[in-house]
Amino acid sequence: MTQTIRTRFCPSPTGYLHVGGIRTALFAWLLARQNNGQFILRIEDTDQKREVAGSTDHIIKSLHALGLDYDEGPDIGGKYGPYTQSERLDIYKKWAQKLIDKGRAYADPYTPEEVRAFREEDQKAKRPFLYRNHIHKEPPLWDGSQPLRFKSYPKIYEMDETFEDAVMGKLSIGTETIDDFILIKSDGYPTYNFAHIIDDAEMEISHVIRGQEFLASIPNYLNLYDALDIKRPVIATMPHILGLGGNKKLSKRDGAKDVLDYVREGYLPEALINFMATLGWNDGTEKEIFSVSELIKDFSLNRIQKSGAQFDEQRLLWMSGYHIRETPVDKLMKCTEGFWPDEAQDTDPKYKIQVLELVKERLKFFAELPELTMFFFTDLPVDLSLIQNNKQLKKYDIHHLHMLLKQSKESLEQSDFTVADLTLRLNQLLEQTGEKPGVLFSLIRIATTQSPSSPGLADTMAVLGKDRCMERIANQLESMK
RNA sequence: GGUCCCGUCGUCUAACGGUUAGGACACCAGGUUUUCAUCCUGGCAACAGGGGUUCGACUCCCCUCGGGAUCACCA
Repeated sequence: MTQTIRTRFCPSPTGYLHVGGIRTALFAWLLARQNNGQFILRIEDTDQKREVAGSTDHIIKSLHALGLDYDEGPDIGGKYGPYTQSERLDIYKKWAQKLIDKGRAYADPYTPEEVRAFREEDQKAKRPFLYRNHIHKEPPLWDGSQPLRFKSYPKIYEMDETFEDAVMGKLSIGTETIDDFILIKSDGYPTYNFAHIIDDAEMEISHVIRGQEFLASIPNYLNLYDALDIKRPVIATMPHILGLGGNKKLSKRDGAKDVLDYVREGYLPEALINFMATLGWNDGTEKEIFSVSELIKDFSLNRIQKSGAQFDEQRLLWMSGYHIRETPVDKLMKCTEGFWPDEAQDTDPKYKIQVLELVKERLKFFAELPELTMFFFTDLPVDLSLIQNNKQLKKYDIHHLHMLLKQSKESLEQSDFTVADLTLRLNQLLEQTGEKPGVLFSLIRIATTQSPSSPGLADTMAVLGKDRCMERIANQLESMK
């Protein structure tokens, strides 16, 4: 019988989630869903100073927006709860006591200033800071007011020098990184280093998927697993997503955007997920476009890239547009709710569908909807600069253009405004006037839309309708006199 | 400085030790007899460097160089 796959995502409530963070969540989620396992959300709020109010809600919202549903979590509970670390303090104390009883934990009597002095001393000597080199000769009994430190056995790993990481492969371990790190801080809260190990064990997590920043700490964790007699989970270390330029990891500090912002700007969750998944992962073929269900089917930890991948907004834009184009209009309609221009508020949904049909192939994300569709819903004022800035029209005399448009108007007035008839008439006008399409059609386009570009002219006019078009052409003629 | 990880077009990447090193994004050119977009065609562009091992190396080993992570009472 194989073990149930249980993965987790453990953000600390210090703000929003950016693409890098949520990609880690995505991979953990994929692994769980692929194996009919569970995906757990745990909030790691052991540093009260850094806590940002509202973060947990924000994080939950972000996961929800992308469809990364979890089976257990702070808001929905579960049999291994609570799922917020600050509510699990007694559990950590219990485990800490085990360590003390075994002689594997001791009180640190130094003040923070004294520890800092040790550190500076080591730095000056160009050697890594290791607390275990500064151990107090007679550590006092731990009364909860001092930090509790782990008594590490660094030598153990000299015998067993490699460790397998599901992504990074075999890692070698230097004893120099194993230290007597702090288990419980003087404020009574555990450190991440301690709490996550306890929680993962108690919650029966099978796979720990996390970012590269923890790579160097793994030896410490191995040491602690051993001391606690905990069977270690599969560890998978993800490379970082790099910011533009590729020389630093994506971070809020450097302007990494909140994933929820992408959702608010109208990127499809499916596109966002496709983008994040293929940033550092591939299925071994040349396939680039994946649906969520395909991802669940094909995902594997061992095909995650070991090197960091640069965040490429261009690629996201392309992928977003691609997914929009692939989505049927009726489904797309639901997604566009809230993105239409205000002027479209009271418009018949049927009309909106027609508009959407016309603009969907040029849409990258839904926030572009207003600027692309405004003229379908309201009469924009005549803007003569559109003619002056048009590279075909600017060469022409305004009277000539006036005459052209007038002639067009006379023909279009006879039209029933079906696409077929409009196309026919437009082509006839081309012959009659002897003008190039770039000239004549640009002129009519500007008159009927007051925009430099639009979907196909006949299509656009058909959707706009005869009354609207004729009125707009009349207005244009008026202001060109 | 110690420890550790990584290194294929500008970017994301593919390639049982045997390929003209492939695809995608971006960019450029042309086409789809109107614009923008889509779509199609074509183009530009990479194995960090040096040594080995091998009949043969992007692929295995070593060194160098380059990039990154980490060395907190943060996670």
